[in-house]
Amino acid sequence: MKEHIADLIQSALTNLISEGTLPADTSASIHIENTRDKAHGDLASNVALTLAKAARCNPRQLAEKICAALPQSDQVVRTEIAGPGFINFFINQSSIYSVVEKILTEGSEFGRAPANSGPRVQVEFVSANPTGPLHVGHGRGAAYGASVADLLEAAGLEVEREYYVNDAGRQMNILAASVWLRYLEDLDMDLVFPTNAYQGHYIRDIAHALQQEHGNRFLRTHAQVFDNLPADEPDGGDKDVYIDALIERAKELLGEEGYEIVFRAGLESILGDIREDLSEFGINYQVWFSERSLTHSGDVDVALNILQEKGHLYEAEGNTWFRSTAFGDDKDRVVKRANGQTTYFASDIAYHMNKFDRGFDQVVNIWGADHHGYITRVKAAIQALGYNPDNLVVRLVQFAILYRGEERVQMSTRSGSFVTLRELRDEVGSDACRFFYVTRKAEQHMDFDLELAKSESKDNPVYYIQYAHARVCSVLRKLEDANMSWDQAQGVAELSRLDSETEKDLITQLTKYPDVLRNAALNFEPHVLANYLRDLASDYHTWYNGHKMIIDDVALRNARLTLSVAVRQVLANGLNLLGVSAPEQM
RNA sequence: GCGCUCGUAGCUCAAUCGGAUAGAGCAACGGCCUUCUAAGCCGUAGGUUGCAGGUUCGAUUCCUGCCGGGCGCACCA
Repeated sequence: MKEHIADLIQSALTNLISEGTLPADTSASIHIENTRDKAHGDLASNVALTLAKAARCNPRQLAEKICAALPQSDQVVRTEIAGPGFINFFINQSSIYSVVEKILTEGSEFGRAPANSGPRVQVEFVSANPTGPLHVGHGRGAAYGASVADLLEAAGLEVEREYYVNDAGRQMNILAASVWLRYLEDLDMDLVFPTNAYQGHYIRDIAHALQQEHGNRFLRTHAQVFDNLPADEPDGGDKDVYIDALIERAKELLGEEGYEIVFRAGLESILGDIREDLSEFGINYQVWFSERSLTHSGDVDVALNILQEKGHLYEAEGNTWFRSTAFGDDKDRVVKRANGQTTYFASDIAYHMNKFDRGFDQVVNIWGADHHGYITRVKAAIQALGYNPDNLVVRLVQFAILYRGEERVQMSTRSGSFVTLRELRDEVGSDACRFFYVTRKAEQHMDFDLELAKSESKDNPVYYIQYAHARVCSVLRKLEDANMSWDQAQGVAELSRLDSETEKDLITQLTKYPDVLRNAALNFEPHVLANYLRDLASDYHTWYNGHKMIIDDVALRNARLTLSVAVRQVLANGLNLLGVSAPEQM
């Protein structure tokens, strides 16, 4: 409908240009919006306001000229000029009914653009370090990223979901050392566990499994392991120096192959757990991309060489620096340390080069808000490598604060007493998690109320929406119990009997779904869809509460049920995109 | 100190690339329950959009300054 109106305006503008009212070079992006107030018609456009200057006349006069030049349309009952120069369009009400049949015909495809009709886009999200289980902070990025990816796909883009596995670097070595020490404990060695090692209980489980599989192959004596190490923090030393020394000791004693086995035991166990966790959360990736593979494939060297050739690198104090200040960064960044080791940032540069080389038209990174400082430097690197930094979109996700009713749930990663995503899902269920996480704008801080998420009342938006869906299913069951039937064809034919304000509102709401979907996708804002679904459910409940479905008037019954089933379809489509189930009964 | 980000009803949040009278839910207040799910339904009230300027036909939205919260300022990942 919006497109139809836009076409009408466009042809009016063309007429005005040819008769000289508007300058020949007039080009307007015609913007049509839904009116907030019904007194303003159904749709409105502000073209006259935006073109007033170019036309050198006041907006209201221009609006009148545009209206006069509008072609006839049986969809538009009348137009009105209002306020400073808005053109309001009153839509032929009988035309809104057609959406119901469209929904029923297209089913789960309703609202979606043709598959893979748009650009190729990659969405990378979560990408948490595989050093422990996902916690509730990752959960929000997971729910948000998954919905964004699904929305983009629904908007016709070809989407690839990717998880970047940070399997290189110091943290992973600390993990390996932690596993090894717990393994030694498992074999009855009495030792003091390092302050800086991973304290979580899951490390013991990994160590135990390692022991089950490899016996005492990695057992060394206490003296071999601990003699001549620097002091740990409690003994007046530095915990970082201590753990690094311990890592070196592990590599020495276990040899490259042995160390690799211990390392992989930790990595694979935790990554497997993350994978399973996300899968249970309804999230599946096409690609799990290993950071180590960037080093092994030589991509890191390639990327640095390109920067070198283009003159963006320099040496200072033994380090190799990337001159990111040339691209707006606050300071230059080290890419290779004096000891020859490349930095995490170097991997990131190579990773983004690799992404663009895979031919994506757009690359979307979903990061925790604490990473916002990296945007500038990564974009700088992309530009320096010769790619367009605008093709990288970074969306930041704020952390969620958990509440149990009024009380804030304390979380601390340090003490290991953080709430995991799995614990959250176990408590409130995946549906509520997925929905709650995306009801708020991603960059907005959010309070996540566990009690509300669990409650089975209309106060809980997930329950409320799912209930609307289940309600339609329930009515159809009751219908059968009453030995009545529902005839869709007749229902469609009799829709015009649903002509009350609530009914028209409800149907109008349905017509908006494809637009909502598109906007939510292109702006990376699933909360728009979440809010829409709540409004649609609310409109449906309001209508339902005032009208009986199971009645003797066959034609009216069919019409009401047909509208109900259409609502159910749209609810199901929307919930599906948010990763929330649409149950047939509650 | 510098940078990014957020600030909207008592609370949690919306507001369609700058649009018309800033909207929902909860809480509050008033009225409803013999009904296909009353753990619900209907209604009322609630605002100087943090503050002060600026840009223009028009600002919650864009710009500047200030106030307040969060985050970031590594040869960590």
